Amino acid sequence: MAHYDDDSYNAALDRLLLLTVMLNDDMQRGLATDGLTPSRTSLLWTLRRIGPCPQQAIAAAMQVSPRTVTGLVDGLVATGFVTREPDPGDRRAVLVTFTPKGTAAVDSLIAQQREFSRQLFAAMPPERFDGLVAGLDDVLGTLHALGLRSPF
Amino acid sequence: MAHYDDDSYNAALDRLLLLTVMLNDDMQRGLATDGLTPSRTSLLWTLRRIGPCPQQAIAAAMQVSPRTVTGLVDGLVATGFVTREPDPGDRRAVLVTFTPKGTAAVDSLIAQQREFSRQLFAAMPPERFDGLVAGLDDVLGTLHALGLRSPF
DNA sequence: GTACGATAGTGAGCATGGCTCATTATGATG
DNA sequence: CATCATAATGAGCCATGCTCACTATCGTAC
Repeated sequence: MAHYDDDSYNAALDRLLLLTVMLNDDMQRGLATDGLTPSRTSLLWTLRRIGPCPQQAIAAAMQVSPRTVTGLVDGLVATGFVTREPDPGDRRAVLVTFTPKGTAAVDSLIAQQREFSRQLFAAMPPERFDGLVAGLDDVLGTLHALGLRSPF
Repeated sequence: MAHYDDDSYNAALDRLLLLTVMLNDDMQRGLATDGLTPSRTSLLWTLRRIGPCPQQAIAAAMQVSPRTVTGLVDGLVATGFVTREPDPGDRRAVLVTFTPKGTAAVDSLIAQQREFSRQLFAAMPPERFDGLVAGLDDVLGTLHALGLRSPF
């Protein structure tokens, strides 16, 4: 059947990749207004998920080297989003901990994301929305089957 | 109606962002095996679109500074993907030009992308595929209406 | 035809974010 | 206690982004 050939698949992937680029660019612009970089934001996000913890744990969760986490935490400490607290159970380790500013920043990111999702989807016909979600789930499942693992 | 509220919008955006991250990571891994970085690949891709041209034109097309293009071209020249040819009409300028290796690399990227799109979509029920594409187009249109511009 | 402003590219220098390897301090265990 | 493992960081590399200053060249106006 003419409509489900390589060209249509390719066109669909092009759309997906274009969306990828545009969403990334937009997020990055938004973060910059909060004084955050993508990597530092990723660390804050991880920290929110796994709680105050030594840098090793953050490195494992983010799948980067411990040395990289040292640098990111340096930046976040300098800009006031987190602090390094002593780990009461291990004097080698530090516990990376949110400051009030850090907590507020993450809360704000969550709120912005909710608002953005509303802008993206609220005006979409329910049927189309369901079709989009079903398609995305299918693709995510296929990626999983291809061996790509979610970073979370 | 209970199913089309903020939570479902948010869940859909989460899926989209997850897909974004996974596709980016996968692409980057693939490029690394070709000896390319994302930025250098982006330059090759741009060069393919606009043809041999001075670095200024590449900078404008990629929306980065001319100085950044100097660095990217330095890398691509060192790894043999492009050459700097004299511009016959302007002795200040250079024409960034594909080597055979560069042309082959871009062709290979296109082939890989087609193959990947096949893997993603060939097994998907046509109805779901259509629903996905319709949803993606809707989102892209909404982004456009929100003022986000495609980088191309 | 020359003098001057605009343009193409790059050097210098900075920030960020990856990495490895070496080092220090501490923990844990035999 | 000695030894090995682990947490963090210093040193130093590469890539990518930026600005600012500089050179070479272009084009134009005079």
